[in-house]
Amino acid sequence: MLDKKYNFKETEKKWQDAWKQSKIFAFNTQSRLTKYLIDTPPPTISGPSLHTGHLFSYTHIDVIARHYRMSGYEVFFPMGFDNNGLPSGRYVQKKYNLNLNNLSREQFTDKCLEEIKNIQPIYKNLFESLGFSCNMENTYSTIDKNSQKISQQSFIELYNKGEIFRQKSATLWCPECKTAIALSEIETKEKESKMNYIYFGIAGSDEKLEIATTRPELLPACVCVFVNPEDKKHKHLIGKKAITPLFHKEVPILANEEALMDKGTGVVMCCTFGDEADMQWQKTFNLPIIEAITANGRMTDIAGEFAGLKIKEAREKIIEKLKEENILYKQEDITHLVATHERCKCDIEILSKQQWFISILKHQQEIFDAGQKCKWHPESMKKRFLNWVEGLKWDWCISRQNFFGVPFPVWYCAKCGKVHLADIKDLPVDPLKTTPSTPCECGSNEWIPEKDVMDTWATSSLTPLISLNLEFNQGLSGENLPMSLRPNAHDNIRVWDFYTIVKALLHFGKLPWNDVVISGYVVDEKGEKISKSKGNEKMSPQQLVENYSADVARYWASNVSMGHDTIFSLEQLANGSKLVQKIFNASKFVLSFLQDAPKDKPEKMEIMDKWILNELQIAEENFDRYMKEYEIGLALKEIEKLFWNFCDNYIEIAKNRLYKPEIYGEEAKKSAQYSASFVLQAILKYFSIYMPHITEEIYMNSFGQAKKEKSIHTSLYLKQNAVVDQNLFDLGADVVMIVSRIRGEKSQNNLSLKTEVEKLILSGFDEKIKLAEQDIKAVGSVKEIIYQDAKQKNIEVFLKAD
RNA sequence: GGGAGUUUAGCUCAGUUGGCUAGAGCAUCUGCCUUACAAGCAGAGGGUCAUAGGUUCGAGUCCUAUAACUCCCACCA
Repeated sequence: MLDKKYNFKETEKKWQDAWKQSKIFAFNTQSRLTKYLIDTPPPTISGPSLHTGHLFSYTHIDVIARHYRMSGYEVFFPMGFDNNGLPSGRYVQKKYNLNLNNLSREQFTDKCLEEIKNIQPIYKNLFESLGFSCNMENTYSTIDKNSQKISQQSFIELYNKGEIFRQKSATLWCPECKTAIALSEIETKEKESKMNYIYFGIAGSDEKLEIATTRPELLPACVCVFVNPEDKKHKHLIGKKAITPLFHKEVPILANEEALMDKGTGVVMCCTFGDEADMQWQKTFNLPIIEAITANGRMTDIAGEFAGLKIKEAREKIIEKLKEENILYKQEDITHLVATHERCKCDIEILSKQQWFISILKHQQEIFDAGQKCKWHPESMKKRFLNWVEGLKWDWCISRQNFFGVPFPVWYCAKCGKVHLADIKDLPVDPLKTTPSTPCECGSNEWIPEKDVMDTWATSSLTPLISLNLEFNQGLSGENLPMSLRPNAHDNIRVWDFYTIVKALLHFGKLPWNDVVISGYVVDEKGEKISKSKGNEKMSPQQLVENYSADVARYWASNVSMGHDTIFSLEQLANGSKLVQKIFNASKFVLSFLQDAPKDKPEKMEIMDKWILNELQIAEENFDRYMKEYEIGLALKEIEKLFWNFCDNYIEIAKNRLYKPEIYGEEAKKSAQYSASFVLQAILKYFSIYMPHITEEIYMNSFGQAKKEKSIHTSLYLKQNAVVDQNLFDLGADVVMIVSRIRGEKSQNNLSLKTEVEKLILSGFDEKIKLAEQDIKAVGSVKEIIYQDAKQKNIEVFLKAD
């Protein structure tokens, strides 16, 4: 029996413990069912707790997982933690205010691992308190031994395939984090700056050349000046030499079509450093490379008196000096977009450095095609991916000059410099701690270890294999690919989705998964993404669960249309609370009439009992259609609609027959019992993927108990496999309209709903409406119904005289 | 500048392949203790479907243009 009042705190905990104990969500590799494999995003460990966005997006995944489980699939729903690399490292460094110059890589790594150990359980607890049906007993982390092994093996295999190379080339560099970064880690930010107009001299002439620049500190690295060959004002200078101000260096004036006449002054200085276009020109025109900036973001010796200054200081000082010498003739305030590092918001520099790269430019077309083959939900997200692929300009730089991350399995021979890779059987290795077992071909046994670590994404791009390895123990192999589903938010399209597709293609020539579901963000009333740094999170996920229950939090999170942002709303949470209570009340009420309910469909069914089964069928078809498209919110709405129809119309009608078989007959009661039981059960099952606790509580105290089942969540949906009957639909709609009209008449006359109706005249209705006569009479307290022929439907209600 | 999305009731959003009078929830208003539920129930009001053209017997839905907002990319002279 169910309690009088629903106590979510006790009940949710009770079932979470029960699920954990009975391991009902464990994956069975031996199962004969079709597998549904989810590549769950491992949350990044970069803070002490999870935010509303996590609750939101992981709920979506759980709903999908539960849906497939109840649709008869063997669902693989793993959980992992992304904790290698810069995000975790930076968090630990900041939290303990660590100076990395005073720590060894090992010491820092240990500190990171220790912190991760503390945080992971916090994440796990939240996931458990939300009733997620992922396997929490067997999780991975992207820094654990297996992940490192798979990641290093991936490096070795791609290296052997010729897809990985090391070279000194233009590298996106963060001077704050002192590491190389990838294109995907860049965030463009609008910043205020000044456009400086300065004079260059011309060798052997008094003429002056006007040049505009936002980065005068790069002047010492200037190697040439470009003008457009069509530029009438400047073309006579081509071939002459310009003289840089302050540094008085002679540089050639070259013709370059890419120098646009209408931009700036029409004259560009080229510095082969610090700017992507400049580095391109360096290659095209074979210009000398002059390094102006160090890895720490300070000026090199080339800057003379400005050497050693930070970039911004140098800029200010140089501008001052240019002003003093009257070389700067104009200055404008501008705002422009600057490439910054998304982790620290520091301006990106472009330096020339030795780095490891994975070839992606030469595979651009294949990646594009793969993106096209993936099924993106919503479909418009495909364009975003393709758009990104089309815009690729760099190979994938995977080396990072950090401490914390997966090491490269690489040594260099101290004598001949040859690259030596670790044996696959020895993986994972840390080249700082071990050396190769055999000497180099040149005979030397002295090794220089690669000190860099791999980019986080070099490892997280392998989550399909890392997660599958938990159950299938398959290592780096293309078995079980493509997986069924990758769910993540839209910011990850060009990052995680992209890199995962790249790796699966390069290794196996396969897609990593068939479907990608893209979710939006949780935003505040102003439409801004909710995040801790913005301080617009009204309630933490923990508070949400404590104040509203997991089911209600999940209900709110499920109310989405795929790919769109959702506003965090206390109203929706209140709605959820009401719905949960309503489900409890309605179920309790209906169940109280079902002790002697017939198991099989009675021969003779009342018309409105057939009608509600028909309504269920309609809801099911809509539900299935939406779920196929991963529209969990719209699917939920269908079930909600059905549920309210069931409560407000069906139960109200049927309860008279359930209450009083002595008046309406035993057969009419059986008929109602059957429909009420069937529909309630079906509704509970559909609701259970969204609100697993309340539905489990009801189901296991009734239907599930009777059938000796373990849980509603391991049961299958209750399907009728019937055909929708349009006539039944119309007839039911007519009855609902008639009942509504009777209620309205009473309401408008400020009368109680139990007021008797003396006479009801129904004109123009189908003959069959008479089949519902006793139900209409009962629900509306109608004494007499008169039927009339008419062309138009009409309802006349005569209330008892007041 | 290139790509994408959004624009429907006061608010948040549905609206499949064009098809009766454009829907839901919340909010507002009115009423009702009715034998599950007053944290409930019944009912009502509220929309020039961003704008302007076009296709069509018929357009919220298709086409063209425009505007506003959001996101991604490019733009550091």
